[in-house]
Amino acid sequence: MDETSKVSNFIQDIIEEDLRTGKVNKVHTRFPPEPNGYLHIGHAKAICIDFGMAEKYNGLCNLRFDDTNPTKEDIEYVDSIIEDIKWLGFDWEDRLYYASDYYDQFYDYAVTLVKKGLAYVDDLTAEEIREYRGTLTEPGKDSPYRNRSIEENLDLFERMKNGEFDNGERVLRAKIDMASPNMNMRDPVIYRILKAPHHRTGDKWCIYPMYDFAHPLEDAIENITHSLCSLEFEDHRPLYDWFLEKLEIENPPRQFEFARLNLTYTMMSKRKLRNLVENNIVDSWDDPRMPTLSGLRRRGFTPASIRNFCDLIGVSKTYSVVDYAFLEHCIREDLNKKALRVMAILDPLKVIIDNYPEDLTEEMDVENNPEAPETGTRKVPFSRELYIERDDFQENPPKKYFRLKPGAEVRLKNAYIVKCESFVKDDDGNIIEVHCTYDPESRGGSAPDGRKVRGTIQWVSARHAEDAEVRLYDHLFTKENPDDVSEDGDYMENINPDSLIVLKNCKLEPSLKGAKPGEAFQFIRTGYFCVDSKEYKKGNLVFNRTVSLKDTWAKIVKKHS
RNA sequence: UGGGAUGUAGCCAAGUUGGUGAAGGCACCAGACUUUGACUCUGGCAUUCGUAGGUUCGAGUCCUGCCAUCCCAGCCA
Repeated sequence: MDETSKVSNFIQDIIEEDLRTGKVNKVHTRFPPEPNGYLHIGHAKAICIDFGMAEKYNGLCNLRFDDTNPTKEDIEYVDSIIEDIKWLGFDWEDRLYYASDYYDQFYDYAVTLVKKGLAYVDDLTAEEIREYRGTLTEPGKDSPYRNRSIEENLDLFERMKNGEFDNGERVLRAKIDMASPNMNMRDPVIYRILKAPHHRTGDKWCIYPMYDFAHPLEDAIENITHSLCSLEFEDHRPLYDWFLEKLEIENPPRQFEFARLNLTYTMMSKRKLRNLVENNIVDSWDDPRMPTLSGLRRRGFTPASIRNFCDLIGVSKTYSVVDYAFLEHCIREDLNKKALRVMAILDPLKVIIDNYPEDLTEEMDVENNPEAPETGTRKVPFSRELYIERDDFQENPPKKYFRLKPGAEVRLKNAYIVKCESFVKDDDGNIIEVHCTYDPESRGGSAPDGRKVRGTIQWVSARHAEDAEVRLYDHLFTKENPDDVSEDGDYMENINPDSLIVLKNCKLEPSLKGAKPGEAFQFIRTGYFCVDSKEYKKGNLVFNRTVSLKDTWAKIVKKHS
C-alpha cells in the first residue's frame, strides 16, 4: 500500500520463493469468514494480509463464506461482512463464493474417501467419541465401528444424507490414527447430521461437512495457492494436507499460519463481544466503543487509517499484543491531513468583551486546514459574548499556564487578543462569567506592536452558536488486558465506567450545522470528531469523538500533581 | 508428564547463505518551531538478541541442554 510494505515478512518470503522457483505462477488467496458475527479489527488484519498479498503480487483474492454450520450462521452477517470489506476498500470482483456452493462436491469427495477405506460411519455418541479419543497424554482407542465394510459405510452415509437418522445418531469419520499425538488426526469427524435449514441451501441437506474437511477442499476447488490463517490452525495443517493427499488433489493449496491481532484494552472474542451487546454494556454491535469495523466506522476511523495500521504492525508468528496507542497514532496521522479545523466548545464558559460593541458582529477569516492550504478559509462570526472552554480559564493557574487568567492576555484564534479584567462567581464559588477587554488593533490575532501572546484558544460567538451533543469515548476496559481479573471474576469487572461521557451543552461554530456523517472534523485543540450516523438519521446533531489530540499540557500537569 | 509453535528494547517488528556499526514505527524523554500546549523538525532511548554451555578467528544468525509463554482432547470455525 505504501512505503512500509517494503519491510518483509515470512509470508512474503514464501510467496517470493514460490514465484521465483515457479512453484506457483499466480498467487491466489482467500478470506474465508464464517457468517456468524460481525467483523472486527482483528479480521481487518487478516483481510489486509489475504487481499494485500494478492494485490502485492498481482494475484487474486476470493471472498468465501465458510458456511458449514447452519445452526450458527445467518444472512445478516453475510451482508455486514460484505459491507465492511468493501468499506475497507478491497475488491473480490466476481469471486464471491460460499462453502455451501460446494456441498455436492464435498459429498462426492467423502464418498471417495469411504470407497478408499479412509472414512467410516461411526455410531458412537458424541460422549462416547470423546471418551474414545483419549487425552493429550494418552492415545485414543478405535471405535468398534471403525472396521465396517466399505459397502456398509457407503449405505449408511447415503442414508445419513437422506435423513434416515436423527441429529447426533451417526457421523462420518476419517480413518487415520487414534494414537496420533496430534489430536486432530484421531479419526476426526468430517460429516455430522444437522437437521437445520441453511441460509443458502434451505433444507436440501441434513448432513454438513466439518471445517477441517471442507477447508482444504474449497481451497483446492478455487485453486487457492496460499491458504493463510491464524496460528491456532497450525495443528490442523497435517489434516489439511492429509485430505488433499488422499483425494489426490493436484497442485494442492498450502496453508500458512500467522499470529492474530490482539490490542490492549480490547477484546476480540466474538462470544465476549456478543455478551457486551446482550448485557447492554454497549448499545449495539456498531457502538463506537466496539472494536468491530462497524463500530470503528461509526467512531470516525477511516479505512485508510485501519489499512495503514495493519500494514505497520507487520505479520509474524509471535503471540503479540499491540498497543492501542498505535491505532490512535494511525487515525490521527490520517485525520491530520484530511480533517477540517473547526471551533467547538465542549464545556462552555461565558466570556464578555466589555469594550466590544453590543450589537456588532464581525466575520473572521479562519483557515479550514493549515495542513491542506488548498481547502481555503471560511468566515466565522465574532461578537461581544463568547464561549470558551472552561479549562481555558483559571483563577489561580500553575506556572506556564498560557491561557486566560486574571490580568493576562490570550489570543482568541483568528480574532482578537483579549485581556482578562475580572470574573464572576455564583454562590457556590463556580466561575460563571469572565470579563475581558479586547485590543481593537489585533484583529485576526496579531498585535501591531509585535508583542508576544503565548496562548491561543478557540471560541464560539454566543448568539451564533449551534447547540449539540458530543460523546467522548474512552477504552471500554480499565485494564490493558481485560481478562486480567481477580480469583473468580470475569472481564465484566474491568469495564470502564467512564468509557462514554455525554456532553449535552456544547457550543459549536455555526458552520457545523450542516455537518454530515462521514465528514471528519478537528475540533481545534480538542480532538477529531465525526457526526454520529445513527443519531443523524433521527435528526439529531451528535458528534462522536474519534480520538483526542495529543495533550502535552495534560502530561505536564499530571507530572506535577 | 503427549504434540505443535514462539521467545530481538515498555509495545509492534526487520535482521537472506554466521563477518566491524543490532533497521523502522509506537510509546517515552530532551530541545526547536508554533495564531491548535496539535502538526512538523532535531536529538536521546537494547555493549545486546529467553537462558546456560558449545562450535568458530568471528554467532541474534549453527549445535546441545534448560526456562518461559501460547495453541490442541467441539458432532465450532
